[in-house]
Amino acid sequence: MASSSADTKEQIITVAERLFAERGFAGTTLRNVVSEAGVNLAAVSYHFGSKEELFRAVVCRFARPVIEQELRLLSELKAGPELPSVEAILTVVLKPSLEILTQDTHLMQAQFMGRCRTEPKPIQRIANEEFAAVTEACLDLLQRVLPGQSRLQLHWKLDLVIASLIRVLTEAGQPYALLKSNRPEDIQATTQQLVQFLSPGMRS
Amino acid sequence: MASSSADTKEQIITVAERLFAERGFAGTTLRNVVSEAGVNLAAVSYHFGSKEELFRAVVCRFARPVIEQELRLLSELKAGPELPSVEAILTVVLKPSLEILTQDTHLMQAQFMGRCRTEPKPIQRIANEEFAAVTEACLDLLQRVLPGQSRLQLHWKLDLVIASLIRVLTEAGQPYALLKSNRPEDIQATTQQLVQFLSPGMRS
DNA sequence: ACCTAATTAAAACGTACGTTTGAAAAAATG
DNA sequence: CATTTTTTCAAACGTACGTTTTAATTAGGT
Repeated sequence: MASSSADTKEQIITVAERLFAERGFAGTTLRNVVSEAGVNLAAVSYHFGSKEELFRAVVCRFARPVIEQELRLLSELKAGPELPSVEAILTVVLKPSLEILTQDTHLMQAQFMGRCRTEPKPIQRIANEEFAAVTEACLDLLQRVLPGQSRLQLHWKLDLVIASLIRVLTEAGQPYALLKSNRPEDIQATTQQLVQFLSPGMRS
Repeated sequence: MASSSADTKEQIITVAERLFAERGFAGTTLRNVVSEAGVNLAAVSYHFGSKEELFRAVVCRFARPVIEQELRLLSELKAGPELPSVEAILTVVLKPSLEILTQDTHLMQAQFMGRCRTEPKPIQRIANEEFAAVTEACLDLLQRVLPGQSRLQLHWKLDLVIASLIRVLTEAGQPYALLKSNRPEDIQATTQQLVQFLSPGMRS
């Protein structure tokens, strides 16, 4: 195995990520993917086994660095000398996802993330399993900072924070959207506005 | 034409609404629809012309009463003796959509509404066109109440309010969800919690 | 009751889907 | 360099899609 095999695999994942993001799981055909990726149809079966396993591969590639960074930042907050602010926690949840855009030239990973939440349950689970650790760690921290609220209440509030994040990412670049581009200053401004919009509600 | 024809049409729309909500446009097949509706496959072409026109018919049937109620409530707020509160405006945006559930025995229309925002753009437009009037009327009112913020800023904030509403509707009934059932008292409580969660952020 | 139009029904249309096959090509191994 | 393994490719697999066709059936108007 050398660069050739690895290139084919990565090419397929890259194109699949964009098409899944734009058209969803059912709306994307493997023939669309291999056509745009410039590889043979059978390469998908050979490298991934099935369409569903390809979806899982896309999830894993884009989610892993985000998750790692979020868990690291959360444990830093946790280990700090004093209780963090709600704003600090939300920033940890929002910024890594928004920042990943600065590393790429496209917003596809973000839109793909939004897709994961509206796919049929079996597909949705693939992504949920990956992000479960972040959700739990975040809830643990929130419960310490806001002891007056039940975990259930914090759960649906955090869920709406994620929903807002995903909506911002999905609509990024549209004329009326909050996030205008993936330039660092736009990312920073968007993070700040989102945190300001959502933090007061977190406190109830 | 009599009850027979009308029944077939309504049956198809009812089943299509649920399946579109659960599986999306591409993930739903007309054969699934007619099978569950207990009608012949050709009835879809006969009554609607195409799958896309069936989608439009579903949008129109469920959206019309919601839109009418929202526009009526908004114009009442507008005509009132004094400026309404942010909470009152958000309640108008959220409650009719949440309340429609009390009229039905299922949450399908709500989940369908969520689907409309994640479908490919051509499908999405069908729903956006229907709701455009509500969005504009609501922004007009918000701009009067919060003159310190630009229309663009209010636009993305209102968009996140809708995103939260849809997320609540989509996840309704799940174990950790905010909306537990479509009983009137749950609707009322959910509306109140959502308004409380979102209103502070609207004020910036 | 008859005729006309509206509706339902069964079957087939052509196309595209995800997946598999088996042989050719390329890369790695000794 | 021969050989074994990995990877690519063209073609075909069976299945299911949205839509159309043609005929049977049903309901309404006179």
